[in-house]
Amino acid sequence: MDNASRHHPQNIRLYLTVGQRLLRDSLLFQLLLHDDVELVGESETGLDTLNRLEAARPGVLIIEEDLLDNDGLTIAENALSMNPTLAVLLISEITVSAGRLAIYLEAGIKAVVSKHQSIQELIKTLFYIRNGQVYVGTLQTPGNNAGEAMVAYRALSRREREVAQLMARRVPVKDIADQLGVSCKTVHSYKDRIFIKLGFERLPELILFMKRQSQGAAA
Amino acid sequence: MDNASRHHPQNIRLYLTVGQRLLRDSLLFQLLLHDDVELVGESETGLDTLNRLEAARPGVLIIEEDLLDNDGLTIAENALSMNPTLAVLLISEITVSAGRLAIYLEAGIKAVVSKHQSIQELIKTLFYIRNGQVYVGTLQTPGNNAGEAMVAYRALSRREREVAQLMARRVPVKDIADQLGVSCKTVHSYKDRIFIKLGFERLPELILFMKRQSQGAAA
DNA sequence: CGATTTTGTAGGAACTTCCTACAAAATCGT
DNA sequence: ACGATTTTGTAGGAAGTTCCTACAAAATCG
Repeated sequence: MDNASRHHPQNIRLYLTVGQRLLRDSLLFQLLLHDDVELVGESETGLDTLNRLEAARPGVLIIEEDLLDNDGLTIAENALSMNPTLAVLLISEITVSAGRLAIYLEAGIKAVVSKHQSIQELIKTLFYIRNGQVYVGTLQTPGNNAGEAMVAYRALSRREREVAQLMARRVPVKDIADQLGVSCKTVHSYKDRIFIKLGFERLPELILFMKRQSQGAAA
Repeated sequence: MDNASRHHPQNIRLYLTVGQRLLRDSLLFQLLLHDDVELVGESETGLDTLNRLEAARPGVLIIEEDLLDNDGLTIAENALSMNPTLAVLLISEITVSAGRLAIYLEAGIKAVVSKHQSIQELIKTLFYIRNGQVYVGTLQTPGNNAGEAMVAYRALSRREREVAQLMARRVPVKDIADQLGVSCKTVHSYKDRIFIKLGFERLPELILFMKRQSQGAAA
């Protein structure tokens, strides 16, 4: 067992199958920002996935439904035959119907996330299914993430909202401290609380949230 | 002029038009990890883009070629009519031919990046066109990023490669220091040099690079 | 062989993260 | 109205990270 798995026994051993490099790269970077995600392999195609899965020994397979060479469901079914404990998250092109979803669950798929959903929902789903639970994001979303953050934002104190707005505009912590007449430590404490309350981990999430909230931009 | 632009007069005022939320989110998070990227708006559709561009006053528009309601090129041409100084980066579905590329350049597009290229290439292109230069990634890529990093990796010293491998496996800095018999400060110094030499900014880039390099996985 | 560059190593200052702490203000339950 | 509890505002400690600088030894260059 290598170091990463030794240090983090509950690592997510992830295999990703996405046809287009831009999307695959973007998802991988995002996912690897999480310390407990361990990438054990990646593929562009379904066949390549099946060829590499045995050696890679993943715990989670994220696979696109619309692959160039096969449909992802077929590949996922094959993968599950090889390894029934594999947790599969299917990335669908569109929101799937209830009937189709039943087929996926029947096939052993643990989660379905549509390409029209946010990346937070995909990440949330990933951490959900790692524990073997079924999560069906396209129908049973436990509330829209953006909606949850909006509610959480309204629950922030006045000061918290003030700091959130300044941080979202990339005002340096030092300047925020000067402007509010508090110490840098205080600003950091506020940041901690804002991120926890909104369910964020990094500044880009806050920036995007604040931007979208203030403009009602396409979501 | 708001704080962000005041603090970073050379900010990239970015507008992003991508139909699918998952890709749009992923790209936005990636781009917003860079301090000098300021998101001034985003859209799912071409029409929404045109409606919002004037108020948003972007310096750079990144737009998908295959939009649901229009083709990105037409929208980009309209956008350029409204604002000839706009730098447009077109995201194409496939690598474009030389003929088609000439059409894009004729239309005032500053760069074209295919969805089969890496996100580093998109980011690199973005920072390139911000200064008004033309960059045509699908034909005139100044070397394949992955190839460049591979060459750079071979140029690392033995010790640098050793540290790179351990960091890529998420071995804590303290453990690396103990194992190599050096101080944590030394490990940090090595990390600095490795990232500079390989052109990386964050650990996920290193992790992905090392993984791909060791496996020759799909690229 | 002398000059220059690279490597190996590590510290300083400032910043960030994670955690803890406390008084005042606000809220809750009776 | 009042005591109990929670929240808010504020900020420090310890450890880790970032950015920069420094220096001797080793390697490379001309």
